[in-house]
Amino acid sequence: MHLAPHPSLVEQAYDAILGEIADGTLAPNTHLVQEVLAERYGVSRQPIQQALLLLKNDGIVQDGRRGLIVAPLDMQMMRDRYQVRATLDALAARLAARRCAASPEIAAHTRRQGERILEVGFAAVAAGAIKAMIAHDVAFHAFVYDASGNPMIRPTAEIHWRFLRRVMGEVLRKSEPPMSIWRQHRAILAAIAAGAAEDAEALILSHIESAAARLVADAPMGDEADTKRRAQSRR
Amino acid sequence: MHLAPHPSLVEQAYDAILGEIADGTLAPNTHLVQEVLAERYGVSRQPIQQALLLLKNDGIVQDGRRGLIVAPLDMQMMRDRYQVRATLDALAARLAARRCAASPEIAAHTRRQGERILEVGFAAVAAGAIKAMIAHDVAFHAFVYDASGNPMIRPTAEIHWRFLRRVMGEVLRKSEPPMSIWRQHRAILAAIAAGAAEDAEALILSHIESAAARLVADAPMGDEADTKRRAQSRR
DNA sequence: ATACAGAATTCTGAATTCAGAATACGGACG
DNA sequence: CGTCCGTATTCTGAATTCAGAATTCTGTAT
Repeated sequence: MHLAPHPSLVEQAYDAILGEIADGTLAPNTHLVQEVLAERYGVSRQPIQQALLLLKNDGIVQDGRRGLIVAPLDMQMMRDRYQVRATLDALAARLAARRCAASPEIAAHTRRQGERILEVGFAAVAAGAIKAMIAHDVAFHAFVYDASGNPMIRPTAEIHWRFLRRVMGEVLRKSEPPMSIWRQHRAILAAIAAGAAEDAEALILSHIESAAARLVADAPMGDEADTKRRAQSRR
Repeated sequence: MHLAPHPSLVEQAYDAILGEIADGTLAPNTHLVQEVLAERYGVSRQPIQQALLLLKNDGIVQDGRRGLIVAPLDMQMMRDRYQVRATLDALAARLAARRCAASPEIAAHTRRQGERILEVGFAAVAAGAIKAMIAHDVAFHAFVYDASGNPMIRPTAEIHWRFLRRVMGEVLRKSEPPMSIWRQHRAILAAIAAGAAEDAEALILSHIESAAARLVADAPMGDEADTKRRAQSRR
């Protein structure tokens, strides 16, 4: 894929709205009005409508009573997405390890790439920089997807990442110390580079499941709609 | 989710274009012109443009030299998608089996639902009805996704199904006899309903991998662009 | 206080128009 | 024959307008 010379207004609008949803500026259940967003971002309704079409397709916004709303934070849905993501990450880790087992060149290259990410990741931990930690966490997992040799894994997982971004700050605050997370990353990389497919898979599953488990235990973001829906789904 | 009273022109255009791509009417690499499609379907450019935005987002169409083209049939990409799908189907089968193991009511209900699909599937095989076989094959896998209890698996897999639809007719023609495929479905259902998670997972992986293997062996749809890309990716 | 019907309003889907980027083509020149 | 440049054309992105569905609000009756 070649880089687009510059992103369209639709792409910019998509990223802007997604960013505001991810950082909480646009809260769950907020009513989204095309005209209001168009004025806020200084464009016409049309690219906003198209961006919202993509966001709706991704499930990040949904139909409200009148127009669209920001999808509520549904803890069960987040857990479900973590589960799907875990399976995709496990596939990626396993394949990446197999490729390393099959080729010392690939193993060396993969190790180097991975170590670069670990380096900046540990640096972010040392600096206590939450945003950088999140960015490097995302980069580490993206690296694993790419190392798998199957380019379909990453876009499939990214749909879920867009959702999980909304709670990643929370996961980081409530999860084990960031240092521990990055030690887990290091162990995963070591297993991948060593060609230990089953180890890599087990480590990455454990890594993600512990992050998801924190969401289960604390469930801090449930709102009224979510609570109602959970009650409904128990019937 | 409540049913939409009627699909929008965007949704209809999306399905119509996807259908023509799936059945080969719109061949790989075909140049897609918004105005031409608008006239063909009797609408204005705007819903066509939005439908194409979604199709592009799904990877079914891509940027051409001037506007969009139908994405070429890339065998390696198809195999990659089968691989992702296999992992999602395996997760679904495993979870479905676990739910059956945990609850005799769920097991009974799941068995009944699955047997209904098998019944019509075998009937389609007996009648030699290719289209019906495809529809019921899709229905069987959708049933497994739904039986998993994780509603995120199905939409994640469906993105790949949209691609795989383009070669499913080919896979059916070149794969083992349809009767064998539906016997595999029956074995998968039996393992799920019996709560045998590892068996269910192994069976469904084997089922899908044998379908994907047929694509590998025969590779009948490679075109020049695909051949070039494969050569490039070997460097 | 509640229910209902009609009017008003909101907001979006879709059509149409405008502007411009990118490609294709043709002619001139070496 | 190949290259380069200018023009024409294609086609799309985005803005604007129109039409209408759905929701909200208000007045009236009970």
